[in-house]
Amino acid sequence: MPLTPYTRPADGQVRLLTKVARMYHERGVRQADIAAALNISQAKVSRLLKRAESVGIVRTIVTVAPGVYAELEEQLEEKYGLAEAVIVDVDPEADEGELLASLGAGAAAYLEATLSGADRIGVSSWSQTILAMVDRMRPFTVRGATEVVQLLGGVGAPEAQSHSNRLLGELARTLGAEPVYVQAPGVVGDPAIRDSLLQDPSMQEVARHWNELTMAIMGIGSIEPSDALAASGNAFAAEERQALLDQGAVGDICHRIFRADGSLVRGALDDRIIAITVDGLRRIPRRVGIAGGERKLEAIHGALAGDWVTTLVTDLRSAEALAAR
Amino acid sequence: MPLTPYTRPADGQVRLLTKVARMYHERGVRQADIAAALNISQAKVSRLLKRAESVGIVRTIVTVAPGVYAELEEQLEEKYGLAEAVIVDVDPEADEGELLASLGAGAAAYLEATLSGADRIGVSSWSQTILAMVDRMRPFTVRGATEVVQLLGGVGAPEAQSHSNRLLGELARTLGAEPVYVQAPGVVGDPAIRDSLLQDPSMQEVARHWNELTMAIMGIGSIEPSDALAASGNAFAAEERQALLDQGAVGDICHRIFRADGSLVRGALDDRIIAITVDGLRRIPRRVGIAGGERKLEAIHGALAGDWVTTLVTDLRSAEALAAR
DNA sequence: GCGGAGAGTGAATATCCTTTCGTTAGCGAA
DNA sequence: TTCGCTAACGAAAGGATATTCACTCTCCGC
Repeated sequence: MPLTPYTRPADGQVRLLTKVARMYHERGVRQADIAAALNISQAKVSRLLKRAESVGIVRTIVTVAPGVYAELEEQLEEKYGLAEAVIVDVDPEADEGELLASLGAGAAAYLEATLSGADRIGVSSWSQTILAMVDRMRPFTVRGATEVVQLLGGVGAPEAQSHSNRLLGELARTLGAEPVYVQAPGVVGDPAIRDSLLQDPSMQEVARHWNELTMAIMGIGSIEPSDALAASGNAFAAEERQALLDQGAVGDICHRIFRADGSLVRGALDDRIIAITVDGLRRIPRRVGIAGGERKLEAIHGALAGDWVTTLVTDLRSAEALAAR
Repeated sequence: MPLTPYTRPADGQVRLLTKVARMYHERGVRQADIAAALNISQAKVSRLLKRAESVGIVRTIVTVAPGVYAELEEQLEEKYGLAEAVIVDVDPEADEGELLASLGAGAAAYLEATLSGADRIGVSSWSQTILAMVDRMRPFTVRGATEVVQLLGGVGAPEAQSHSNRLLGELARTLGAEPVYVQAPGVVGDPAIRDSLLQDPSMQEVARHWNELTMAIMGIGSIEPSDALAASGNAFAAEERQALLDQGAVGDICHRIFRADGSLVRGALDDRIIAITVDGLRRIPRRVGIAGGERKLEAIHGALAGDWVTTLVTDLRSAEALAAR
């Protein structure tokens, strides 16, 4: 019941640390002024800030700037007809976590630079990559978007779902947008169940939102098993996966599965999924896919080949591999 | 499709920006050393870093742990001009006892973080909420204050008074402070009695202390009947209460009664009360009000609107309601 | 009950960073 | 070429922040 997934120090301390950190880093208040406001000494504020950093309440990260690999980006844009490619520099030796961090930071920077304030954004919430992005997004001072809509139902165990809800809420908050949740599981056992769920007024409402999106932010999934996927409650059973692999499936976006050439794999699964339709997805003008790493290469290629995304955020290695194909 | 122009600082400058940012933020090199290493001036390093931040190459984020409501606190502070709002996480389903416990714990943590050791604190002793706070204040490590002074006379039955005295003594002990008691009832039958009591040397002494307080800790009372209030010996007779309600009274602090807009309700009662004066109260720089729960919402609002408190400790639900008004 | 280590504090100060200021370099127009 | 304008620069001044210092208090082992 007690939830302390983040930090060690006592409760009251965390509150103070957070408060001070927000004042200093987000509102730009000087230490002396914070000290005055909170009736503590400036020295203490300095110490609190240091502490906040050491316990991870404050993180400062350096994104290796998009735009550095302009040439390679242009190559990708040209080759796959992308509106935009964003390449982040990741140490080739880096582990998966670092890769995620860099991709997330790169995507966050891209979004910050590119959001108009009038955008209506769809998000495929459950991906690790997108989580990393949200984590690294700075709160917008101006409105970043008007609404943030889930593109598919919750996946896996209930606690994983609430996690994904929090994620969406947090994104909405940092963008100053309205969150729109999908109150349904992502995959159900039977097509009939899905159809009846889709009739529900709340889903009808969501569907209306889906039709008016100006932008989608999506992870690109690879079909092969992954720890993260398994941990978050895998949507596809093992035999189903095998069947998909037999049909040439390499990846998925919003649970829609495609081959290396980008063509959609139709399957029994399709009718049991609660998510934006393929056509609906394609109607969204800007579709940003975020993925990187050796493991996802095939999937990314499929996503590009099938025009599933109009913008790709990926790492240097993957970009090189994709450009070379 | 319009290619969204995505701000690239065009230059190859970007490389330099990242390089400097990395050295500074990741390796912790001082600006002067970076300057030396790159053969540029230290001023330039500073400018580069600033630029890197504004472009989003460097981002520092503050993660807010669940159960911490920094944002809502800021909203309240802004809206009501508070020096500080402290919001404690209370299960919406919780009963009154749990609410009190959480408020008490929150207030205790706040005090712990904020007491300087030189503070002279006034307390409106009879409130349940403050009792809860004192209970939760067990492990106080350093000296918290030099003196703790009652802000009003004892209320109700003698045993309730001694209880309130014990409370003050305990708080004083926990804080390593001198207790200063008000040896008089809180409400007397006749203004003349009050005046003569106030002439008493011991009360004169107390009044001197009242003038030198640096902080007040106060419960916020609601005017409608409550079990707790009745049990502790209700100060106001039924007809008096009704008269107050007719004048728009919603709450009280130290027996001073105010309306929903914060304005003071003057009444016959005023002259029969032994407590710090309204002006005296307002002269105290930090006035911490502790209260929560549906029942007290109107009273809290009045206290905020009338600037009766500079710091508020309340629960999540109430905070939301207050922010929404 | 007596050191003594250790943690925490605010004031003062040392250190580091930002900004101002005067200057120069680059560039286009006259 | 000269003038005007802007951008960018380093030195130095001025601010903001980190750290030192002297001190207090607790905790612990003796």
